[in-house]
Amino acid sequence: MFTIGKLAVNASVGVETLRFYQRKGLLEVPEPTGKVRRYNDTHLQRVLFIKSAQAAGFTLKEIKQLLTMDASQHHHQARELAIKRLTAIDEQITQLQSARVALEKLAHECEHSREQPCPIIASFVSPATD
Amino acid sequence: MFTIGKLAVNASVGVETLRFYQRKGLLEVPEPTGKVRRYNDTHLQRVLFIKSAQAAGFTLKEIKQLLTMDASQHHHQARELAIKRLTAIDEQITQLQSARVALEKLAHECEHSREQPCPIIASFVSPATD
DNA sequence: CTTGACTCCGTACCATGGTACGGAGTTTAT
DNA sequence: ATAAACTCCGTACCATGGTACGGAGTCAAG
Repeated sequence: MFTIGKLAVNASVGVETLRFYQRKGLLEVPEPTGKVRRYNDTHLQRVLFIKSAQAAGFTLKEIKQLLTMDASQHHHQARELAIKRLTAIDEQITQLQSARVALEKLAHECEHSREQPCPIIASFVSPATD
Repeated sequence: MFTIGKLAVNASVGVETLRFYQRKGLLEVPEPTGKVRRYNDTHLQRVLFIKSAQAAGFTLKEIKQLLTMDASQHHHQARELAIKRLTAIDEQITQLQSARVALEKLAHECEHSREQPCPIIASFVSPATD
């Protein structure tokens, strides 16, 4: 049984973040034991779920959907979300990789072009003046 | 010479986006020719610059810095920004790739686990129950 | 039994990158 | 010369994911 502060520490998030999740309906607001609300391991797992889903790039909105799904009933919806995310991740990786290649080239050129105009600044206008 | 609407079409952005860039000091507000402001190729190049720098993941704030740099004078600063971005891109790619692998595995498992609890929903709690 | 730390709750604020609105003036095509 | 389309400008609003503040109440340790 944690107070919200302990839960925050255990989940490595801020107290305000937890309250924000509660406002967003992502985290249950437990009935108070006495006057202060107490959180248990289920709450902790929930927050950890949110964090790992976020790490996979899901938005809080999507995470909320995942959370409202029953694991034994909604394979299909969950898989659709996962595949949608997978596709988006692939696009993002591709796009980052090409930006990476371009930037690396520019940084390198910049290093070896002392006294001439900086290729980084010059480049973006017409990308990759190869 | 374009009006703002033509500039927007040519740069494939919205008029409101251009005005937003103007408010942010990323795009010059030209003196009006008559009563309407006219834009030229320099403005178009500027917007295209912004777009390609954005594609490389620079924030508008960083782009503003790049824009205030003189190409023949600020190699070093530009390179620092580029390298900083490069590092961030690398981290991001790594992180996306591991999320990708995990998600793909889950999606696959989900597909082949009919009638059992959905692994996607189950997984995030303790990542990769391998 | 008090003091300091913590909780509760509402509300406000932050950055980021736009998007929308509305009224007045201007331009352009017919 | 008139209507449609566009411009100008200010201001407000949007989503996303939080962060901060402040007053009142509560809890735990010394």
